[in-house]
Amino acid sequence: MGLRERKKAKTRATIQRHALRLFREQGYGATTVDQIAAAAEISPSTFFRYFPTKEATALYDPIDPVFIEAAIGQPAELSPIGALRGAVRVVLGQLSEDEIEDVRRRQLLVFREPELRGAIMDQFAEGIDLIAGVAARRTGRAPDDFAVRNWAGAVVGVLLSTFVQAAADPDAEYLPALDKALVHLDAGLPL
Amino acid sequence: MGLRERKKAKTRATIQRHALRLFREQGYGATTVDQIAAAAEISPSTFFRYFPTKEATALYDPIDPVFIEAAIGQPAELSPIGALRGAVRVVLGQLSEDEIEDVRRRQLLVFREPELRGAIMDQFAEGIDLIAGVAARRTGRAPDDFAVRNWAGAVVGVLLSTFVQAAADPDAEYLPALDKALVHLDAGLPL
DNA sequence: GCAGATTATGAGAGTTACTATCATTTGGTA
DNA sequence: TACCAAATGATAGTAACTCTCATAATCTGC
Repeated sequence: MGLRERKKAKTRATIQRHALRLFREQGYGATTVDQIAAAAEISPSTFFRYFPTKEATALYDPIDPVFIEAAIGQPAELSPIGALRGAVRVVLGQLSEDEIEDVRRRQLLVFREPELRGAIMDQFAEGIDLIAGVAARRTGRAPDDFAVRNWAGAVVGVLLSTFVQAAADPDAEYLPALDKALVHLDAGLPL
Repeated sequence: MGLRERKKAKTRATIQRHALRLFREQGYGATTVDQIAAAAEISPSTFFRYFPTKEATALYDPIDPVFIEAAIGQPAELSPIGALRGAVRVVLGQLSEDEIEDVRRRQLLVFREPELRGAIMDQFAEGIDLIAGVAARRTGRAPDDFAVRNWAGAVVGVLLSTFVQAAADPDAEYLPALDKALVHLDAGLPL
């Protein structure tokens, strides 16, 4: 990796770090792009070269692809949901406590700020594709198979429900809740 | 209803009609609030008195509460999902063909325009609450019961999946797909 | 190590969604 | 008719973007 790329990665990380700090300190809405740019010591123009929108600083998360990899790599005898649960455990195991706390903080921020909540929609829609892909691969079905896609929709739905719930409760531990939600779904969602 | 209220309802409808027409004719992004206001013969200030955001003109939909009513009123022997399916049939039965077509058009518009897609997130989050409320009432459980909320999340998830799918395919008939998705969910989502 | 081609940056101007304020008009009411 | 409350429009302002162009930093072939 040349100097150029390293510098870009560093600038990107710096912008995001300052953005998240400012969001935490004074709220998302009260933080302007100009403030973020000033804190990161770049011009506002440059900000938009690194992030397409202000929202993106809170949403950008390189974990997703890692998670999908982990899910695909889970033992074949697990059910699709078993694989997802296993993948969560694997990914969390690779992160330090601080990193987990950062993810948690960002997660809650996103679900609490109405302006940000909207922006995750695309991530959820994309999530359906990714999770359907995993299930398709593990069960030997087509990724656009109706049952697979519908199932993936339900998976994303229970995630959504869990996150919304967790965002409302400040002390909520959403990781155990997430696991519980997946187990319930795996059992066919008995009411 | 006095003249004042009737006039307001008419203005609201006029704004929305012109907005949706312009979105269809020239795209959502290319349509400005000023253009909508001009078409509806009101000032831009007035536009924002009727709709909090430009997005809201595409999202505002008085059907939801009607649907919830219908779901609560379904025969007690139906499963919660059976009740939802019944409610869909009842609500559609009350609309004219033109109205159904309007709903369909708006639904597709919202899921196709990235800027609008984000805005439905809140509606889905709210949808979880509403559907959980219906299920809770019909099964005699608490509305914040874990299983109920998780199940409601899954319901919303399969709706989301169905709509996303339908938006990608221009000829898709999403109503039968929706029913099929609910039946699959009712069966415990076998893969 | 240097010249020339790429690429990153910053500055400036412009658009648009939205907010706040205030004067004016319009509809409801006694 | 006279008064009050609510609806409207005009104006000014903020902030998130977008576009363009000049300058500065890196990279590449010699």
